[in-house]
Amino acid sequence: MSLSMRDPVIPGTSMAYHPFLPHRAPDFAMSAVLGHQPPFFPALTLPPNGATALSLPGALAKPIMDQLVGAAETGIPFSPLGPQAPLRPLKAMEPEEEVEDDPKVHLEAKELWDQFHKRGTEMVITKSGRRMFPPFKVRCSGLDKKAKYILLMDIIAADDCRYKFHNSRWMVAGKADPEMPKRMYIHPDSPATGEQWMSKVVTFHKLKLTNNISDKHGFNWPSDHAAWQGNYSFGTQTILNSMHKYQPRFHIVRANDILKLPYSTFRTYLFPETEFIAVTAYQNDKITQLKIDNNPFAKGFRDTGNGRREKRKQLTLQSMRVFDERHKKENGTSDESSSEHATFSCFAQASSPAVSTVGTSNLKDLCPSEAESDTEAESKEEHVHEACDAAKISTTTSEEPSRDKGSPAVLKPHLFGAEPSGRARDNARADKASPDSRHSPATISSSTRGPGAEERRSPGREGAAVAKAEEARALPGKEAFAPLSVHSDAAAAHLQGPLPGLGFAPGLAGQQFFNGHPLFLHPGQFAMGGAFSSMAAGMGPLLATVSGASSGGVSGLDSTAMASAAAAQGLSGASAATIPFHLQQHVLASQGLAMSPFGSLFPYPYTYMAAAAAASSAAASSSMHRHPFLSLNSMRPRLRYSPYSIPVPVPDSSSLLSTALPAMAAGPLDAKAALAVSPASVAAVDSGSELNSRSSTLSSSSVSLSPKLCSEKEAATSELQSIQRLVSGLEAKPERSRSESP
DNA sequence: TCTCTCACTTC
DNA sequence: TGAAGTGAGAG
Repeated sequence: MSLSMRDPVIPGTSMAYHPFLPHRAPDFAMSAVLGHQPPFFPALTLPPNGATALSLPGALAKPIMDQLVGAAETGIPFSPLGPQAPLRPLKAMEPEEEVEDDPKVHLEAKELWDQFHKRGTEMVITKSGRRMFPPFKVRCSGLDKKAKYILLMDIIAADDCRYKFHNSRWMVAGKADPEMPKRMYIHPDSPATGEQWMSKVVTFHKLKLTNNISDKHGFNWPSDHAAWQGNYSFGTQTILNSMHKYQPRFHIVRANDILKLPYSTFRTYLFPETEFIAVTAYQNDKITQLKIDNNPFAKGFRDTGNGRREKRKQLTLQSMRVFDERHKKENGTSDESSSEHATFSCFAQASSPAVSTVGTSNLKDLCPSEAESDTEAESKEEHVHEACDAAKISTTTSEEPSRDKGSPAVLKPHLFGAEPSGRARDNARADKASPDSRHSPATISSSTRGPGAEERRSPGREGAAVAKAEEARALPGKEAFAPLSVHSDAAAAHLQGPLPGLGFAPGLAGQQFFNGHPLFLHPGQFAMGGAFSSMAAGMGPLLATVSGASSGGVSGLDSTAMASAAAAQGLSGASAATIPFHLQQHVLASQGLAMSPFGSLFPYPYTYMAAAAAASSAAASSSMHRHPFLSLNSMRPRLRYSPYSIPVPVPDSSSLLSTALPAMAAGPLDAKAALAVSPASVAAVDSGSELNSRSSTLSSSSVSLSPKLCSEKEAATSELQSIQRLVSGLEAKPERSRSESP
């Protein structure tokens, strides 16, 4: 049996393109146009789809596996009733009542994620696979109760850099290593009705992270859809590169069976606070401590309790005392001894039940002056967080709370480590990490957040912004990882206003936003116009047939959308640009996309595509092609795309964005107008009307990255610096330069 | 940096 | 009771 066998259900789809944009958009665009396999996708060395396929660890629900394997083995499309279930084409083709949905997604345990995020989250990856902690959980709403949905998750590279943890902070250490084979994790309960999904918290805790490229937990899709087969496999473990930054993504696909995935519209959600750096061993002690404090399985390492950690700590303390005494006797009371003593004091303090302890590692710290000062400064900032930590952690964040608090990005501009390091407690924990990892090279100071965002920023972060700017200079080309995002949350409306491109630091987000984010519709995808239409037409019935009880909307809707998109996108960028806006809106409407202003659903199928296209072109010359829309708000789908689209010449993203930016600052509507006006942005506009809200965010972030926007960047930087100065006044000590940003 | 084993935990 | 998930630490 082989899962890779050709899918009998779907006719040759030479024109099909991978729904997930390759990181190197330009290449992809080319290959798409030429009908070649995207070169940037590393040749997947998927494990033989044999026995292993059936022995999947429980993460992938058996029902799903049965369907996939069954389809591959028998050549008979599976339906909810199983491979052998009789097909019901007639019913499937019957028009069904279609209920518009407006999915909203809330990240659960947001507070916990925020805590990790501000320290520069690290996720351990092992050969056998390690779960994520915090676990990725979301709560969905706005789904059509009766329609079936497939929920998926994948993890993509956040940027094009390799990192190293140096001087207690994450710094760019070079260009990223080749990407690992992409894997998509299908939620075990898929497909399920909207009602079912909305009735519970959707958790992806079974997804594991590994650095084992020969991992056997991946399988080809039971479809030879050119875009998926060989480019993306599905499985329970995602292969990542150590010391690289990643961004988990959540996808909602309205479809009633897995085989339809490649042909369905994905609504993608990004939560900037879930970004992390993959490591084989923890680098930042604060992260380690945070994990220990919150992960039940790590209880044994907590300060309290009778775990090994406690014993070790006691042992260490004992030895320290002995050593200290002996040292005093031997050397008398010298500066050395004092310092030693000081060190010990720190250690002792850390050991206090009330404080977290670091154990022997504390010795490393020895309370270096730098660390100390840093700590103090940090403590001020973090104090607040700390105070609330206990309460925050653990809980799953309710929707409202989450929004109100704003995404971490909103509150804290810096993604990684921006936070000043620790309070007394952290200090103790900080252990070797004196200054802490607060500054991540990637971190940007930019704040893309809405108007209120700036106000909410924490003081400490401001300093980080400056530092970042400095780092940015040091590390040209590297973008910061700013979590800028506006939390979209469902708050669609919540977007607080136009995304201010304001605080964007230089390297900010822009690039991240676009760069070939896999989910962005690649321009190349638009290129399928005619092909797509015919294909869609031909496949419609087929697909319908495949799924016995079709929820209806999906295929038709997508097809329409795709066809429209194809038409709208035209065969060339020019043609796309000429598409009347109202027509575009119609297209969007046909997809059920809301066209509301900021905060509302993005029109992204097209908008994003256009943007992506632009980005992709830009990416060609940019080092950041990989970056997904990090700066976007996560609550709303970042992207909605259909696998088929017509390639559009890619306008220069920077110009597009830059043009749009000013408008965005003015307001959603203006932003839209601006986009429309911009030649480069025409495509975007046409694509969607919804561009406004989320996209705007993107745009702004993208802008910052653009070389053309240097002046703007500088202005933004200055602004940030000013703010920082003001804020820094509150800090005990001057901030050190932080991570580099682009 | 990475891999492996260990003692500890949860479920 | 045992499988599986933890970080520590040695190599």
